[in-house]
Amino acid sequence: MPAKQASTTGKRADAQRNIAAILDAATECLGRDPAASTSEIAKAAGVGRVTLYGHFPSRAELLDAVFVHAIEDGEEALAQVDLTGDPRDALTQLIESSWRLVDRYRSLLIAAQNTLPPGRVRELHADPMARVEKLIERGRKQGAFRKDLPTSWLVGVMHNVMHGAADEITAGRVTPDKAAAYITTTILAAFTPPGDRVPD
Amino acid sequence: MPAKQASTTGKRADAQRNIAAILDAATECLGRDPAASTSEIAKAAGVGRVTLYGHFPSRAELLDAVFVHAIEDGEEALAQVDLTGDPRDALTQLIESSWRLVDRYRSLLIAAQNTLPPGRVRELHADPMARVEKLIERGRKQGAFRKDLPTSWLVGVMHNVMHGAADEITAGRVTPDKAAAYITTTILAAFTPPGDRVPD
DNA sequence: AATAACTCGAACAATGGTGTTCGATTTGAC
DNA sequence: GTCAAATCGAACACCATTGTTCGAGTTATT
Repeated sequence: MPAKQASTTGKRADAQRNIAAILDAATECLGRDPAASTSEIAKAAGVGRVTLYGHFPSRAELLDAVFVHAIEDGEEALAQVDLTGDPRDALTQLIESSWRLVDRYRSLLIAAQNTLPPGRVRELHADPMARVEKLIERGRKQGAFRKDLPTSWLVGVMHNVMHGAADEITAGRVTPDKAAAYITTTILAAFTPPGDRVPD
Repeated sequence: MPAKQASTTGKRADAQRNIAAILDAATECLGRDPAASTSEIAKAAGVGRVTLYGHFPSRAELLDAVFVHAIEDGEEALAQVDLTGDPRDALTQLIESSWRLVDRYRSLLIAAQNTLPPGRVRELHADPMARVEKLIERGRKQGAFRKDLPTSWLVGVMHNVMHGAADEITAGRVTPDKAAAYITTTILAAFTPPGDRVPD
């Protein structure tokens, strides 16, 4: 497993500072514009473009590092969610936390998909995805979620509805405060086993 | 309303033939690669790049014309669908037809979103969207679909689930023959009013 | 205070696309 | 058969971006 990140170990203090500044600036810039250039990012970091390339061999690898960072941040938040209770309640909680992350890192994801080698994004999503999968599997065994569709499909539906919500907000058709409720209501209904009553 | 298309009226026969060939080739190329270049398209059309620019002032306007074409083709197909019966049955039919179109024109849509001015894609989707909206509204009045979420949200969910399905196919996690059924099942459940039983 | 690490801007090459201009040639229309 | 319309490839200017090289200057570390 290659260490893609610019490892800060052994680097001088100012170098470490700059690497952090570049990562922060990149997160910010790419969060605004998925096509942000290295010049733009370097400027936002208060650093010369040469310095940026001194720490990250290419734009793609910088983006990879930023993405890894974002995933780690996300994992931290998601790890807080208690998934042990009623599957529907747990899913509600998980959606609420996930939604915040999707909303924050949406543009970054687009950048990653446009730049990183195919499969890399999914590879980095493995952990959060496994979390969702596990919950869905448990919900199915307990009869809370439907079993007539593949788990992977249900995971995908949740993913797509959340990202779709982000689009709706961008287009101004949904206000951010209502989004989470819409998503939850929609997903809970979609996951309900055939023959059961739709909740709420 | 500006006539964006290269109007064929008054043009010579060979010019009309070439315009058609360019549109066809563009549909094909952009359907394979949303970033297809004008050189690529011209070559595929069996035409010089200069000729292409002779008929379409810019890549963007060519793309617009192609997109308009695709929408017209889609409208033709969707107009065949009988939407008068039971709303759930009608929605199932509508999804099946829409899905075929989404599957066919997916890559083209991406190209359009990357190139056309913001809002233009939605503008061109107005007609097919109105069709879906109208059906949903009727379904709500008859108690077949839920009323606790905005119609525009439900339209968006349908849209996102279909495009998500296309991604799943691209990723090889879903086979094309099963996609329509998955989508229908998911959407019908998501649209079911709270308290009602999920169908099938 | 010595040294190696780091940073800087400016300049460069390479790439890959868009859109235009040229003059010569072919082809359709009437 | 005439003439305008349409075509062709080659060449051009243009622009933005990536990634590199240079040499001179600055800064952390010891």
